Amino acid sequence: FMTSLNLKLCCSLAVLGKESQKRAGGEVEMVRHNRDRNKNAGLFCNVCLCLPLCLRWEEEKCTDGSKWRFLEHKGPVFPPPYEPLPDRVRFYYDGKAMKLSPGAEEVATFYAKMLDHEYTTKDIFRKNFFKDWRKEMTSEEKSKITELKKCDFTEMHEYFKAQSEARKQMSKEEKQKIKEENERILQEYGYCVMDNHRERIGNFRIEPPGLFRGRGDHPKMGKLKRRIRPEDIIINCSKDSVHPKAPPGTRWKEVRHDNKVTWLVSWTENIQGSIKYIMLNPSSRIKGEKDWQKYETARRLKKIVERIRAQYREDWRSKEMRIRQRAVALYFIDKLALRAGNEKDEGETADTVGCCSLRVEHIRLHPQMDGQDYVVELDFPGKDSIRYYNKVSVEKRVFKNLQLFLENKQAKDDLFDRLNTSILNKHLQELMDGLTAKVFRTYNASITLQQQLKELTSSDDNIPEKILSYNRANRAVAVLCNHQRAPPKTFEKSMHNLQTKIDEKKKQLSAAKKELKAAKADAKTLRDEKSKRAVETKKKAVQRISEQLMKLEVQATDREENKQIALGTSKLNYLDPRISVAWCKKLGVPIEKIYNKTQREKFAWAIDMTDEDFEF
DNA sequence: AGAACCACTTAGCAGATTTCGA
DNA sequence: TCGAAATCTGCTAAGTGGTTCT
Repeated sequence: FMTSLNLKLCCSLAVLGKESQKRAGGEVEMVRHNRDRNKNAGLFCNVCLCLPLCLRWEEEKCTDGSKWRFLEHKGPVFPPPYEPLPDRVRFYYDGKAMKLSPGAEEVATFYAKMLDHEYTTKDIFRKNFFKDWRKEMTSEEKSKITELKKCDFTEMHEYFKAQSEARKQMSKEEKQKIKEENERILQEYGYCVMDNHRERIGNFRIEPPGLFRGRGDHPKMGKLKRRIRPEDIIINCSKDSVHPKAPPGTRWKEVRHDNKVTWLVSWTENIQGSIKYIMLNPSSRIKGEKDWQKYETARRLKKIVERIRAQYREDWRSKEMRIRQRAVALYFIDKLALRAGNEKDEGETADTVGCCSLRVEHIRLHPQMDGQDYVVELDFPGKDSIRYYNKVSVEKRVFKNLQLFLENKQAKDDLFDRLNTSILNKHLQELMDGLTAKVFRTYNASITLQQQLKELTSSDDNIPEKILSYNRANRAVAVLCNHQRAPPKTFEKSMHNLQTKIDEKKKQLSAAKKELKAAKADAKTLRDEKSKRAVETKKKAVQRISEQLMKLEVQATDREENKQIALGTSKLNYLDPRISVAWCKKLGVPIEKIYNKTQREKFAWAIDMTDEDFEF
């Protein structure tokens, strides 16, 4: 099928000029447009759904580790420069108005904007902010402003509130104009050419300066996240592309041509000293292929998971402590879908843990509890400081091992003192090529969805019922992976509103039923065409209303069950989209009911290649 | 072996946009 | 047609895991 028949230029490359086309591929390639032909051979171009030319280079790509041959882009978009406050908006220190230097003023505005937030009341936040703010002050300012609690930012705060209010009140035309300008920027900076495709970039805007807010109890909250200058930026593109220009009067830190990586732009951030990247959108070929590969690895695990389970159960009896610990940790990762738990720099980040970094204080053992034997109670802050809390009954051997691991240890000691993620992953690598701890999460999430869908849906259900079942299956996975969210602020109210609607609908229904009864009685006595038709109309009305009622009730159940559970993360990152696509096809549910536009773009590969009998 | 570095995926939230229902 | 609610999108922090340096 690789025969390149005439037809059309691959996707929007056609809109580029002749020069760019030449740079992009040397010759203009023609490809055949046919979506149905190959099921598993490769990904489709996400823009036009022609076959991707990159397929042709697959072998080459695999061997030398290069990720692309040609890459051209316009570089990042910088946030607008700081606009000093009008003179009427004043800052007060110790009750006296004080004009700040632009540098100090800018940092002050970051704080002023956050005044409504709870974290400006936190000691660490205030301390970090004040320390970094002072660094931006002139020496006079520094000598005057010595205490944060004497600073009065309220005028500034009011000013920004008024500004955002004004923005909301803008006329339709003004809003339209802004929208158009954004669209122009998107078209210019939001796309790149990678090999023969015009691809959407994920985050092409440089992060604006501000005050850092980590999640949970972060020791660095409130620190100044500094403004990124062109001199901080490394550009990555191909040698034969037109390099992006640095803004007038500036230069890039570096322009490099590294096709072993996928990023276009990088810079070093000043809070943790880590590197930030501009990369492609999930709809891009390079992300899609990686995603596909991830699920293929999880499917390979499926084939051998029973063997691995047998082995780690065996290892619970090992005479070596390190092997027992490894086996118990792996059991947790497999059974509870815990994350690996890399070590973190103490004092640099919030105190959170995963499996390998669990400490004594995070676990409690109950030989008996709630009528169950060998109950393990886990309670720890996980990623993003989201609490993981679970009570689970385990095998006796696991329990005994845990007791052993806990012996002679203090609360702050590591539960698995002979284990870390690197040791664990080395072991996993020996069991299967590409196997790491996180593959278990992907595998268990996807297999759970597939099982739950099978269990919960029946082809006799109507579409809303099927969707409820899908959401429930999705929810089972989200619960497994501990994907939580704060209950929406309007939750109680909107639940109440929905209940009111349901009650009204019920009344409507009984009224309609009454009318139907009356109509039937009429028809029986009158026996004419007109009254017969009336019966039919009333029947339809009853049917319609009861359908509406059911839909509302389904909605209420769904929403109640979803109060504190976030479905998005698992849908986007853990569930093989082919399971959902196959389910939709099999049960006649339009894919749009399951995936919105962005999600359909991300999963274009799966939507195209999957038929209804796909099995994970 | 362990630390440091790097690249990439996964995560929840806030604000923007769209949809819904009176 | 309007305001509220629902949904989506962008943002960027926080993980995982590989490689390189010491």
